[in-house]
Amino acid sequence: MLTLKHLRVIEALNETGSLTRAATRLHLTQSALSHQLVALEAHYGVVLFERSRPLRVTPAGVRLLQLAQEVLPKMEAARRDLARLAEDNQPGRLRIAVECHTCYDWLMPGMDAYRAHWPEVEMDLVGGFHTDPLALLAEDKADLVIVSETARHKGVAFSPLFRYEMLALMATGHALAARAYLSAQDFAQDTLITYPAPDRLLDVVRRVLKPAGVNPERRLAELTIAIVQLVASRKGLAALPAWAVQPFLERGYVVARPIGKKGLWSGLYTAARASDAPRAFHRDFVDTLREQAFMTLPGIEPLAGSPHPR
Amino acid sequence: MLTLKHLRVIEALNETGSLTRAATRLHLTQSALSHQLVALEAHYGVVLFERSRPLRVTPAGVRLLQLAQEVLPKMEAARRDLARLAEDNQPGRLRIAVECHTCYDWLMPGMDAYRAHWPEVEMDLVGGFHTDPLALLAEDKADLVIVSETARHKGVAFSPLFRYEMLALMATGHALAARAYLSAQDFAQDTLITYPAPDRLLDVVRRVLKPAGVNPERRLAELTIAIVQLVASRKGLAALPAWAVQPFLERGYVVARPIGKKGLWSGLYTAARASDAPRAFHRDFVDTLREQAFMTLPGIEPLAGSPHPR
DNA sequence: ACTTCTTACGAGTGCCGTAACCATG
DNA sequence: CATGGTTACGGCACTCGTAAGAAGT
Repeated sequence: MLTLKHLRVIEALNETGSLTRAATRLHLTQSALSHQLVALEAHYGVVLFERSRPLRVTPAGVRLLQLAQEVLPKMEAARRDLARLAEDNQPGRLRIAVECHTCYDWLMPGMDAYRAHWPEVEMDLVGGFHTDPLALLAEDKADLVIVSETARHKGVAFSPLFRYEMLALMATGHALAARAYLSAQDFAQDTLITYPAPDRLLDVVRRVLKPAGVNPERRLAELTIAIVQLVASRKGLAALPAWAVQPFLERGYVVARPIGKKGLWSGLYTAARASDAPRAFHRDFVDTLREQAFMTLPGIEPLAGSPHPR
Repeated sequence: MLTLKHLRVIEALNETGSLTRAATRLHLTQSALSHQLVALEAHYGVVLFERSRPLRVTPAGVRLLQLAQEVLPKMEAARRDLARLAEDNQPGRLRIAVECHTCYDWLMPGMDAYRAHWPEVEMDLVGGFHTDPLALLAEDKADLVIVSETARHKGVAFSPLFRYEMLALMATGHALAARAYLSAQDFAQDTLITYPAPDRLLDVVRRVLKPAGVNPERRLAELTIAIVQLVASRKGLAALPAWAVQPFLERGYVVARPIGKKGLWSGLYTAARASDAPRAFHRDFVDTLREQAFMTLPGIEPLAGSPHPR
């Protein structure tokens, strides 16, 4: 009784504040988490979380949380050291290419966390835009590419990172703000402000507007903040990841609405040469990115096929 | 993969130097340990122990050993803190009565280890000899008694500590040293040197000599070292726990032989009022004693009914 | 009233034990 | 040759998932 699994559960419960959210993050059902929590509490005769919304940790819960924070990192560190020993300390290299503008927001903290664990791995960012980023893998100009789709490609292995919602952004008091969600036609009368990227990388265009035959006036901006500024200045609409605009929404600069009844969700994946996949430092990079993303980005969800916690 | 169970296995393997001995200590079969070890090594692609006799840890094994020594004590500490929280920090008391002379040898280190974990528990030793030590429990003069048998007693709960072999001790070059083991008759011609305790507490007398109708001349000595000295001086034979005489055997002061073909094995148990058994600080005392005994006493074996590692 | 947690029940999996086989000293 | 480690196989226990019921906001 009292296993590492329990510590991971406690940690996830504390971070998410709900059995349901903790369960999706751990790739389990809320039922499984309920079982574990109830069993643990019964076994020691203590309450770990008050069942309010959000969950409140009790002193006993805090004690286990402290234990988790001491123990789990040590376990991970040992895992990495074993991997190093298994591969005879051969150093590794990671040349990373990024397709999407906003990705740098979470990529940088992820790389920082990774560097702390694998200082001997040489990391590099492959700059510039590329029409076919996957080709960089075959040409041996990159070892890992971050992409938004997983079209089968020979010799390329994809790993899911996370999925996120694209929100339609509009100025406060915009007429469309009355809607619960926006449909393709709602974009017709207004200017669409986007990054200067090809349409196939712009999810609103590719998956919503183009299928509906809607082709609004366009305007480009390089930076997220510039796009938000233009929207706030009533120059048009934009569609950006929920986690990228969260701070602006909180301060009331702009308003956001889902795109379509169920919202417009996109996924992010890493792609690597299949031959590189087995190396531990490589898998660990993806794991670190994923973990960091869930730590820092609000509202993101796990993607099917994510590996279970080790 | 890589669970606390694995860490306990690694620790036990390192301490015992063999799958078989580690298995008995963990209350598992050597098969189970083999499974775990093979699976762990396969999963990380490393060898943890060279399969020599005794087992030799590899660098990877050392790394996991280090992890175990960091993590397992933290887990235990958290368990204790949970127990304290569950019982609202009510302080406890342990008045301990000991039936056997030699027990102090391992009881003291055990109590020291326990005090480090439960400083708030007031420990006391109930001195003097008692015809019926179990009565001390009913009379509320002791909370825990260390005994060598588990005859059913109303309202008393027994917990197994360990079992050990009683060895016959004789001077170097003694005629009986030629035997592979001694039988009851072999004691007939020589003086038997014992502690000044009633016969029912002297296992050789109660279980070997008396059943065989052998009644040798007797001589008493208070201390283990005095008994050994008398034996070495050819004043007679003695029967003492293997772990108590180990150092004298190593230095060649005396010679030891098993008593009976299969050896004479005795067990030690704790007895407590059944109403006290559930308290965590109470159970933990017994666990600590057991653990310390296995750490320090050579040649002892687990007793049936010992609780599995938590 | 909706979400979130609990509980009952059934299925799958993974762990362990027995026993036979193999290695090591 | 004896002791100890590995492997094959089968059973059992445990954990998880589905689905229905209870509780909280």
